[in-house]
Amino acid sequence: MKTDQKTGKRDSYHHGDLRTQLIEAARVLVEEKGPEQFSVSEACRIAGVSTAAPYKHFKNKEEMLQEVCILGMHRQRAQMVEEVSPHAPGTLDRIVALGRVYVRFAQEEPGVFRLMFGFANENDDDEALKELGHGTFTLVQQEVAWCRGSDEINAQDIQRAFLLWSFVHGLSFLRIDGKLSKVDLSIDIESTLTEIARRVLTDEVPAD
Amino acid sequence: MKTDQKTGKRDSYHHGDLRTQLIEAARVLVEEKGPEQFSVSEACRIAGVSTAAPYKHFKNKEEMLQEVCILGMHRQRAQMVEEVSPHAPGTLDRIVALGRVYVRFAQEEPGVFRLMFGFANENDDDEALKELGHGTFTLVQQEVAWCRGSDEINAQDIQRAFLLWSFVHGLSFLRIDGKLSKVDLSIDIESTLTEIARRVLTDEVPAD
DNA sequence: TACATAAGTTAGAAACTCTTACTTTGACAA
DNA sequence: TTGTCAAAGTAAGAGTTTCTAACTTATGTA
Repeated sequence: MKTDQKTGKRDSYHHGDLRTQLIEAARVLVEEKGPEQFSVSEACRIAGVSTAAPYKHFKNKEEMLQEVCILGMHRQRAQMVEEVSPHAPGTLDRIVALGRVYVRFAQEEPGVFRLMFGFANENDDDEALKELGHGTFTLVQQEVAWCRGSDEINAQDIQRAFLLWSFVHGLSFLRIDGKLSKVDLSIDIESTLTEIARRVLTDEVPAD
Repeated sequence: MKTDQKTGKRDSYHHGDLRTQLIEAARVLVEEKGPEQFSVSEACRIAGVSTAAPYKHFKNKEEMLQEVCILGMHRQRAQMVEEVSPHAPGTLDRIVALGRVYVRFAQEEPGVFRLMFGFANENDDDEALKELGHGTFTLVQQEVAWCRGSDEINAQDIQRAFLLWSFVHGLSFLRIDGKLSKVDLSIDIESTLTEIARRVLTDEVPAD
């Protein structure tokens, strides 16, 4: 079952773990060359199988990338849950933590991040993907409600959560697109996130 | 020189206006099928030339798409200048107008909008593109400074302009990616933009 | 042990990008 | 008016790529 890392040659006809390894190869390639440049052929070369092999495991290229997406969203979600946990519920710190994870994930895995968006639209959105995305957004809404001192999410909470999402989403893209370097001065992400959370979630914003 | 729209046949060997028509065909295709699905071959079919013809005018596919980008940025810029003009300098209305153009452009030309970003990064950013993008951002910075009652752009203005940019950028993407439909309630763009401009540019934000 | 099936392979069709070598044509100088 | 050159087409094809079809090998279970 083992695959020789150097030659890609296997010691048995069957690979044993091809599906998983193809997804991992795809993830690495998407990160290295960007989602657009990714090719199934190259993933096959890495995994050491013929170019027809993936089609026993995935309907097509899109479905392969979709799996990369889904794993990415799970990682993002896990990081959010992890990073929020040290902070007391109902504090702005938790909101800031969520934003920090979002921006950091985009920074650390720009290829997968790009794939996660700008991909959903192309495909008629797989149900699993939709569910995942919605779940994460609900998480944010809940935090906003807690900040307001309530367990119930109301319309205004959703609006505000959406404002926060828009902001970190844009910030993430502008960063990985290198637009931040155009802004001559360095922007401190942490204080920017805090500033935004304050301005969006507080009704009275104190003068700077 | 004329090209028969139906058959794509020309009445002369030379096309006469191929470069321009290829760019226009590319724009349409990018809009119809998305930037990823665009193919030079298809643009050739529309223009009624052989698949080798474009290479007399463009280095490669990328360069062709880059022209689509540049024209898009010019359109966006023109709309901004247009939409800002009726409002008195130094008013929030002008900031809101800029945001409205940004979001509307993304809505009306999602293909080109997507191309404009997520493309710049791939290519080592053509100088013309860089210059264009920077120019538009400077426009926003100037408006922010005026809101503050000064002609000079200071560090804080740049920061705030960047916050505004991040926001409308994220909002635009989330909209065209259909994430807004996840938010069960409808978000009114105009009032959202006003709300954001107020929260980002005002030092005292009145209670809702 | 037999054998159905899962999971590989080879071969190849269809599409795409881009190059090379050739052809047509318009423009301009003599 | 005519000769020539460069610009802008074409045809042909090399090299990739995605995906399918038909075939082969291994595995797990009756």
